[in-house]
Amino acid sequence: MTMPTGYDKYAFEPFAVTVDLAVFTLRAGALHVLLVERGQEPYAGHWALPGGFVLPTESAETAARRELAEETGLSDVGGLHLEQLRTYSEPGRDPRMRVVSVAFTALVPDPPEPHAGSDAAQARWLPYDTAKPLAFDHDRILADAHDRVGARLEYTCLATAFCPPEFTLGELQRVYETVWGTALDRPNFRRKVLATPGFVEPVPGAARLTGGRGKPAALYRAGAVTTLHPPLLRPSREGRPA
Amino acid sequence: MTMPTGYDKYAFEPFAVTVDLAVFTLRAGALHVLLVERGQEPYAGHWALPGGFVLPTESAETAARRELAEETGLSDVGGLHLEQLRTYSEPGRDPRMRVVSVAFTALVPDPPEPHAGSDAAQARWLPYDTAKPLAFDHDRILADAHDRVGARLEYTCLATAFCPPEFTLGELQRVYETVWGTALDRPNFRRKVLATPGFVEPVPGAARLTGGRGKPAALYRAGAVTTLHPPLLRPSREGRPA
DNA sequence: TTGACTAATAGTCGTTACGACTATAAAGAG
DNA sequence: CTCTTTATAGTCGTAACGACTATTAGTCAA
Repeated sequence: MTMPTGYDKYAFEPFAVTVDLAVFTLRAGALHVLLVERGQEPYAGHWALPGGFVLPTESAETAARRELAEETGLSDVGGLHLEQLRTYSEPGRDPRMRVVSVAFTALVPDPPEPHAGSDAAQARWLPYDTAKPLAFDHDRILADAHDRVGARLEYTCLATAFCPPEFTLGELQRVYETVWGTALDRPNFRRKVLATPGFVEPVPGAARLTGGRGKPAALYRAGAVTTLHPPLLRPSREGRPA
Repeated sequence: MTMPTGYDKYAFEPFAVTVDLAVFTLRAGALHVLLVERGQEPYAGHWALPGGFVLPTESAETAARRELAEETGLSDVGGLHLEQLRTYSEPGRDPRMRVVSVAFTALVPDPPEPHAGSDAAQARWLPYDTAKPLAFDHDRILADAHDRVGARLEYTCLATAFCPPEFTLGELQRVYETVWGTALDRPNFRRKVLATPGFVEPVPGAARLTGGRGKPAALYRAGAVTTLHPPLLRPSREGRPA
């Protein structure tokens, strides 16, 4: 078999198509992820990634944006970055029926507290490190999303999506350090970022105290470029995930 | 709406889930892609990417391997690289019904001639440059696949998937030049590749004439590593696709 | 057999990038 | 006032990289 010649409706097994969202943010210097507590079986009481069904008139991207708005109240926040991660289609990933799920990664700066949606007991930002174990195959989706974000930081200006519209280089550096879990040399980081054309541009005459302590830092905005040249590689790893 | 509470079968609109394959190879120094000519409406007589429905018991990956075997006769070829690209879910991408398609990219070295499958008029390797226009949204899928392969060459040892088990550095370089569409300096390419630990390993005592002309080249095998450190960046581009 | 021609391999040179540092400046806390 | 904290400036040696030139080892055509 390859393809029913006429596409007869229901001549083949129908699939449910859902979206799952791995939404990251930085809170108090730690990477957090948006999770919902399931209200019903299976996995009642377990934490899971937010998500839901793709409606007949929606693309997966549209469904992801709608679900994100419903779960967190962020509809069109300024620095909203949404990216398709991959699709998970193993039979048996949902014990009830055949569900194919398109996973997305989203990054938000300084988000509001989420309010629990329809069938979730509650929704909350939880530290990434303490997130496991999750329902279904969401542990794997979350790990894949983290890998992807870490890799994207190297080659794109994605880090600015974690920051407010105007930010200091120290804040930007903390994004890298938090996601990668490594410390970076501050002067070298500064040199690299400023030497990459289009990564950040200075806000003329503005300065902000980063919580009040230390010398006030200059403010920057995200630049015009999305791809970093040369890339900002993380220090000394031997093997990264492909 | 977010989610029907009970997952009642057919309580929501069912989707057809398919896979589409962008299979690349190198023939006569040019990038070729595997295409099928559609035998029926819509787009009868147009070229399209090979693909088909995901069966109820399959994952998308399994379906992709099955379709690839059916269309080309390559079942478990040694250097078969299969990677999920992304999922295309826009409503209306198939005029008949709602179809969500998981796209894959595959690379094969020196493939056999394909034989036309079930509902395809014929299957053939066609040069990438002359491939457009294709049926459905396959132009976009193919362009995305090409972008992805080009980017993967920079950071992974993917180029060896285009080569036979034993290859010369000249052949490896031609992979980069063909996919990227740029000429590379031969001594510098050689230095970079040999300086990257685990990329290639020499085959002791073996040498091959690359078509008979010139000095015989040493043979290499693919190394143990999948991720290149440091990356082999393509020369002087200002903006790449994100 | 001899002299193009071709492709592989070796090596050089100057510039830039990068990691590890040290030093200075500007704020708040006690 | 001084200690602490954070931002910013700059230095230095090494490694990487782009642009070359040179040599070697084959085929091919006269």
